[in-house]
This record gives sequence, structure tokens and C-alpha cells, in this order.
Amino acid sequence: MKQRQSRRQRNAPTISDVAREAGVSPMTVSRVINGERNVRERTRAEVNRAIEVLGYTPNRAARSLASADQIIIGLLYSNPSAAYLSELLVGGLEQASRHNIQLVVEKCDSEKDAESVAMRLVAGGVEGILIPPPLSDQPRMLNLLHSSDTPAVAIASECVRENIASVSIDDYRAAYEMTRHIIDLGHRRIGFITGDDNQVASGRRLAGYRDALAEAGLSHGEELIAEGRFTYRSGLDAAQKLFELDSPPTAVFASNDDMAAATVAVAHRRGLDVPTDLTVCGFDDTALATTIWPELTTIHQPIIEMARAAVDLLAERVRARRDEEELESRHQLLDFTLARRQSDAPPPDEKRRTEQRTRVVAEKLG
Amino acid sequence: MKQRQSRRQRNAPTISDVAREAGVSPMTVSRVINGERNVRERTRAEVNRAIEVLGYTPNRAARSLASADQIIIGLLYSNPSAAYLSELLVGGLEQASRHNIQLVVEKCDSEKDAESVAMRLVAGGVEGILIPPPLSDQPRMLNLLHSSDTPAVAIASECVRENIASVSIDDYRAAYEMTRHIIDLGHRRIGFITGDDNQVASGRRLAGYRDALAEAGLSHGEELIAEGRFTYRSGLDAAQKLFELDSPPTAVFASNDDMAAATVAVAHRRGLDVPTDLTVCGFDDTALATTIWPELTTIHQPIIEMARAAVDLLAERVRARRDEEELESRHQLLDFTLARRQSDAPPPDEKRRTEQRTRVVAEKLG
DNA sequence: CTGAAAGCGCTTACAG
DNA sequence: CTGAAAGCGCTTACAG
Repeated sequence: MKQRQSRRQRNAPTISDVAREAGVSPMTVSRVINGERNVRERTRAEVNRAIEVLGYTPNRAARSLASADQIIIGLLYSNPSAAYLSELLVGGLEQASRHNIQLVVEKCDSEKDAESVAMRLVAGGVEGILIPPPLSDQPRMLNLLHSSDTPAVAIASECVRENIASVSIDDYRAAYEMTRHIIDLGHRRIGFITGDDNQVASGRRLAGYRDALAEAGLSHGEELIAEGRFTYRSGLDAAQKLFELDSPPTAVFASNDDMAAATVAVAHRRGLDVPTDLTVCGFDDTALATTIWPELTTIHQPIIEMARAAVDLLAERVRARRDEEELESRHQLLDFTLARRQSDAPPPDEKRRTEQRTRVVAEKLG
Repeated sequence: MKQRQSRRQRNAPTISDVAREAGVSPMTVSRVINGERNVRERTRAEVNRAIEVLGYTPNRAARSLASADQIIIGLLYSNPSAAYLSELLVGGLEQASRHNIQLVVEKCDSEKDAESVAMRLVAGGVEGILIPPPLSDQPRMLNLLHSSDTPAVAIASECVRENIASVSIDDYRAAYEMTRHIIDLGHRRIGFITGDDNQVASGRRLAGYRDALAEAGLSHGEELIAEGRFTYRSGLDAAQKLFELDSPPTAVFASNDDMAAATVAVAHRRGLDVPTDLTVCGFDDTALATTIWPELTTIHQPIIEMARAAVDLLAERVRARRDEEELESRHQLLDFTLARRQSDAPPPDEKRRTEQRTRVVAEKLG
């Protein structure tokens, strides 16, 4: 009879080696490893000695296969924010591997697609789902997760659902502080470009801006608030509108970096220097913020940490679900920072502003 | 007889479920999953359908337990290209998990840091390293990997080292084809903004531009070639220089999107419409290309596929190394595509161009 | 307190 | 090109 060739490649000692060395069964070794108490003290000591002698380390793959304690969670993303995604993945993967959690990353194309991909993931054994923006702001998506009772954590969204947790920064507070920062520089007429109506963050950022102004006694009408939709294109139009005001702002705070960049472009076309003639601030701290010139003062979100926190939160929920515990939804807020760069400055003095306005008018006439 | 209670906790589909669904043996499913080629096309299709239907994901623990051949590789990146990174991760992770390879993603801050992180990875059991740009263009990094005899694959770099493989697109060919595209639109004076001197791709892109012009009998002096360094800022200066020529170009081909975007900005400041008055093309197809207005015509690199290919190549090299085989370095070229968008058009007719030039001069004098 | 048996989900080695 | 069998290293469920 030919001997079947062994399949072992590494020759690390196994639980059976330890058992043989200690003169017990593998089961007993397993008990000792796992700290179960129903093992006679002498037996335990003997096993520990054998472990020591052989330099035994349990095989992780075998453990999680046998115990079925591995958690698989999914990260479902749609295309828009690629720069965002990279940080998300870095943070998420790190935390997942640390806790022996398998993170399945899936892309979907449309909103419709997202729902079917989510259901396929769940059908495929994924026990919880991580939803980054912009998916985390789609009511249908959240409703689906909610009604299918799938543990889920929404990132950078505070959409409240009973059984969905979230991790985000305090958009209201961040917008408030940015506005304060601009006020402290000496600005009195501060324009604002809003974000997309159907993202929750948009409203919060606007509210932060409003409250900071009100608190400083600078409330003015609605003319300094221009509507945007988070796209560069919409920022172009919104900035245009602000500059055409009879008394244009000396600073513009846009609800994201794309629109802030668009504002800088429009300012340049009109011959305004940033920040000497105009302060422009953004939100999000995407790659664009440090690509263009001048680099944008903006709000930085700790995306990597948010991803880590989201993984932890989700793992906790998945375990709770396995144990059939009820878990209330939890909304975790992480700290943002105000990244100050080259696009802000005190307002131009009155003389320079008059010169400018004259120049612009002259060009129009010419 | 009492039925023994099942131990399965999650009810994820297994390889047997897929096999049953597809009407084959688990072995065949395993072959399909692992991309072995000795499976009939029809069988393979059927298995893939079953996988899709059930939403099957292989259990990692079981795989690595059974195969005992788990490979750990590292992806070492430095900060610059975040949008790039996300695609890299998506492609790399997917392929890695497919082949049961553990991908350790590590970030480093500086070039110096990169070297120590690389060595730490290797000391910690990582058997091969993936190097994306801009690290893949740093001679010291490559030399280190080379001399420490660590299997490595450089992405988007064709730096030749004996034992380092690479995956990239044909930068020369891509630049050649973009230049041809601009010529075919009718342009005769085509400006070029170069990339950073110390990246290999820069030279190749320039050569592609040069050869396309020469072939079309359009070679002119060096005046239409402006030096850039891949940054937005350097693009601003380079574009400025091109526009100040006595006979400025009607089209500008920048060596990357950042500099193309800068060119658009400068054109706008000078009152030139893109693409009516000026065609601007970029390279890389980063997020910026579709953020700004007009969206840029540019060269798209299949980054996700490059990452996949890089993982495969690296795994092959790690295995070869385990078996103590010699493997010569391999340089794999993938296909790029020319993404045509809104920033290119035929050259303005002569009349309009004269008007423009007059306007610009008038502004200067005024 | 201890152990024999079965099984986790996959792959290797072999046979057709 | 396909499959039956054995085994990876551990744990669960059960029986003493």
C-alpha cells in the first residue's frame, strides 16, 4: 500500500502533539487552552508544561472554522466618493482583521442595485452591513435594512432608524465653528452655499452657519445663502449669484470642497484674488482641497477612525443579534478638526474693495 | 435515534450548497473559485450562476486551514494619490480574498519611513510587497526591495530591476494616441505640459507626444513644451507660459489631470472658453477630471485591474520563492482607454482667434 | 473531570 | 474534465 502523501506544510505542533506529550486527549488540551475550569489542577499543569515544551500556538483558522465564531460583515459602497472610500477601507480593514472579522467589500452602481446587492450579501451570510455616504443618506436603503432587521451602521449620516446605528461628526458644530472662524477673521458679510437637499448633513451645516451668525449679531436676510447640490457645477452657479449681489460677501463658506473650489474658480475669472480679496472655505477635506491653489481651509473628518468605530459598533450589534438581545440604536459622534490653509484671510480694507468693484464694472462695460 | 444537533451557526451557503445547486461536485466548485482552467466552459458558467444565485462567499478559515498555504503580502503606500488608492484597494482586496491571500495595507509618511515600514513588514512575516506610485518610482525603495531580495511588484512604474515585476499601462502609447486624437480634431499647434522629471512615466508621455507630432509632420521647436511637476500649481505656471507665446497653442495636452485642470483655470481667467477657444486634455482620469467643468478628456488607467494583476503577479513570485525557483522580472502592460468628455473640440476658426488675441492685448494695455 | 466521535468548509492527492 | 476520499486543526455535543 502506497502511503498517501501528507498535506501538512508547516510543521508547527498541533493540539494532538500536545495531547500526546501530556498523555491526555486533545479535548482536554482544548479545555485548558480555553480556560475552562472543569479540568483537574494536575492535568492542567501537565498540559501547560507540554504546551511550553512544544512551543504550541493554536491555529487560528482551525479555531474559527470549528467554533463558527467568525463574523462576516459587508461594506456596501456606490461610486461617488473615491477618496473617501480609500480611507474607509484602510480603517475598516484594519479593525476587521484585528477582531477576526471578515469584511466583504462590494460596489453597487445605482440605488436600485444597492438594495439588491445588500439583499444578496445578507442571503450570502453577511450578518451586518456598513453603509458609507451617499448610500447612508438614502431613505429607501435605510428602510430596507431596517425592515429586514439587518444589523447596520450608517457612516456620516444621522438618519435615525430604530435599529440602525451611526458614526459621524457633528456637522452642525463643524459648520458653526467654521463660521465663527470666518467671523473672527473680521468678516461681516459671509456667503453660504448649501448642499444637496436630500442629504441630512446639508441642513445641519446650514443651521450651524445660521446660528453662528445670529450669535454674533450678524444675521442678514437670505440673500447671502445660495443653493448648491454638492457638485462643482452647482458651486459655479451659486458663487456667480453671490458675486452679483449689490453688496457681495467678503467670504464664502461652501458646504463642501467641490463647491468651494468652484467658488475660487469664479472669483479668479472675475479678477479677485483668494484670499486677499475673498475668503473661501470648504467642508470635508477631500483631495481637491489640497490640489487647487490656494489650498482650501476646510473641515477635516477623521474618516479612518470613523470606519474603525463603525466596524466595532457593527460587530457588537451582530453579536447581540446572535444572542437575540435587543440593542437600541446608537449614534456615535467623533471629533472633526478645522484644517486651516491658504484660502482665508481678513477682509480687504474698504479702499481696495471699492477699487475692485469699479474694475469689475469697467470690464463689464468695456 | 436522536438527531445530533447541527453545529452550524451561520446559515451561509457552503461549497456543497453551490455544488448541489449547480449539479456538480464540491471539487468542481472549488476549481472554479480558484480559477483553475481545467473546467469545461459550460460547467464553469453553471457554477458561477449558482454562486451568484446563492450569494456564496468562500469561508476563509476553511480555505486557509485546508490549504495551509496562506500567503501574506503587503501593500505599502504613501499619501499622495487617495483616489488612486481606493481603486487600488478595491482591486487588490478582491483578488487577494479570492486567492486566499492576506493583504496587509500599510501607510507610510515619508520616503525614509517607507523603507523602515517595508522592512518591518518583512520581519513580521509578509512575504511580498506591492508598491503603488509614487513609491514605485523611488529608486531607493526599489533598490532596497531588490537588495533584500523581497518579492515585489511595482504598479504604474516601469523601473527595471532584476527581481522586481511591474504592472502598468503603456504611457508612451497612451500619450501618442491622445496627441493623435487632438491632431485628428484639426489642431496644428498643440502645447504639452510635462510631468515630474524623476518619474519614469513623464519621459514616456513626452516621447509619445513628440512622435505623434513628428509622424503627422507637425514637429515644431521646443517652445510648445512647458515644464510641469504634476502639481496643480506647476500646471498654472506652465499654462501661463504657453499662453504668452507669440503664437499660442489651440490645444494643450497636460501630462496629468491636475495640470490640465490648472490649464482650464488659467484659460478661464484669460477669458478663453474651453473647448470652444481651447482644447485641454489630461492624463490619469482622476476624480478631478470629472469634478471640474468642463469635464476633461483624458487617459483612463484600469487601476482596479492593475491591482488585481499585481496581486496575481506577486503571489506567483512569492510561491516561486518558497520553491526556491528563479523568476525573471516581468513587466505586464494593461490596456488604457481614451475617455472623451467635454474639454476638446476642433480649433476655433481663424477669425475668432484673431478677435481673441486682440481682446487679450486690449486687456493688457487697459 | 475526561474522552471518542463527528463535524466546521474547504483543498490536496489521487483515480478515472 | 470531473469526482470520491481523506485530511487540515480545532471545537461542539454527547456520553460516561
